[in-house]
Amino acid sequence: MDRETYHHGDLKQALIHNGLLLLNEKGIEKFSLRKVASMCGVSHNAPYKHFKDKDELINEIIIEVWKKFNLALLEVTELYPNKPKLQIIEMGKAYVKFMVENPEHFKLMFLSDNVYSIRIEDDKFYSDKDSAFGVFKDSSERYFKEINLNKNLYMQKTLTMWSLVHGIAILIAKKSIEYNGDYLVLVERMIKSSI
Amino acid sequence: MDRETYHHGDLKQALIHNGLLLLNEKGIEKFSLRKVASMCGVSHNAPYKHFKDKDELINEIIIEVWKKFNLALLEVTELYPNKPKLQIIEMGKAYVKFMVENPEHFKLMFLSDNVYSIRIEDDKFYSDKDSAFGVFKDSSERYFKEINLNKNLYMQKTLTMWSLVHGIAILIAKKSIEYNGDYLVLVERMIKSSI
DNA sequence: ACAATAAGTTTACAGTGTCAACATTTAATG
DNA sequence: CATTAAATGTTGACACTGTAAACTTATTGT
Repeated sequence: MDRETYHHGDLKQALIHNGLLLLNEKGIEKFSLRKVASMCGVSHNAPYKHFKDKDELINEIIIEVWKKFNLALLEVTELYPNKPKLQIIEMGKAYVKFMVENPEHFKLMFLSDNVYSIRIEDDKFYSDKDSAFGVFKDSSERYFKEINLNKNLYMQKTLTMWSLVHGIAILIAKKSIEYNGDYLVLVERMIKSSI
Repeated sequence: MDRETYHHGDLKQALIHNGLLLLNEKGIEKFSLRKVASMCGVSHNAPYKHFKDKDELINEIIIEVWKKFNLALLEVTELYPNKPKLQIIEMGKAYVKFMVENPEHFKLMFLSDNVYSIRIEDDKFYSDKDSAFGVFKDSSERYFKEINLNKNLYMQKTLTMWSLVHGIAILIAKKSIEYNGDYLVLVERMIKSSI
């Protein structure tokens, strides 16, 4: 060991941080606990003092990714306060942008079991206030009230819009669509025509 | 070796077949070339006579999964000949059903790089005739002609519907939606309201 | 018939996740 | 403070992994 202190100081966070870097560089297939440990300048078994096993570290990294994602969507809404329709459109674009620009993040998010989930009960959604859907739902709720949409339809419409954005993001991020142009224009058109 | 013949006979297909079984049972994380080889009753290096490396085998398995998926969608359309609207709705439901019932298939399909892709050029889609989208597009094209939709909008609408189905499938298959009821009803309502 | 090739096997090696035993530092307690 | 417990490191071992090389056996083409 070439550290000057025996204890690392903040190994847990360092493992998550470097783990995310490695994951982005090599992909999940080539991701290795021992490599992350060595990136942190620590022996190959040190991680076990902070995580039960490899999966537990990966899960914490994934949670970190979700936080980044939620933040990216939240930031956009703050650019257009009191304009829920614009917020919806821009969140959709931000969503797709995030997935396209971070393809490894994207794979992780879809591989993992859900960290946030949407609960549907009677005529209400339940979801974490700080989840991406939570943010989206708020804008959607305001917009559909604004245009006096039937309350029955509002929930269905919100879910549909949210699904649509997911679908577009996947198709584009996975390059299942070859489109010789600005994909964000495509996204905007699709959202506008469905809203 | 406990085989009676030195040569296996059809090892390549056996590897793909057993590989798919193993993948479904253990998931991609625990998938191992050596396990597949032993399932086929063959030494751990035999697969290298048929596949360059592990990735190449996995890729061929994924292609197999896509074929199954395409078939599942095609079957449904054949149940409702000359009823394009019904075909669209039922394909959407079949899509989601396939993903929910085969969660490991689902993960594989979204992890892999695209095997089929949709090319958008001018005002036309190009895609493999036997791809899921190819099948979907045919029904969509017929339906939107039937209702005399503006040709400009038809492509956009088709892509939107296809995205929507993807999004719903992901949300439900990943259990990002907790819904205490028949999810296929949910799918049907969402498609109908957007078509 | 026999050489070339295809399709298996065995051996070897570096990398992996994880366990157990040990070492060092920090925190808690008398 | 001194001593002990707990937290956080390290080392060594093990079984398992992917893959390369050298070898063996069967099949095929001339």
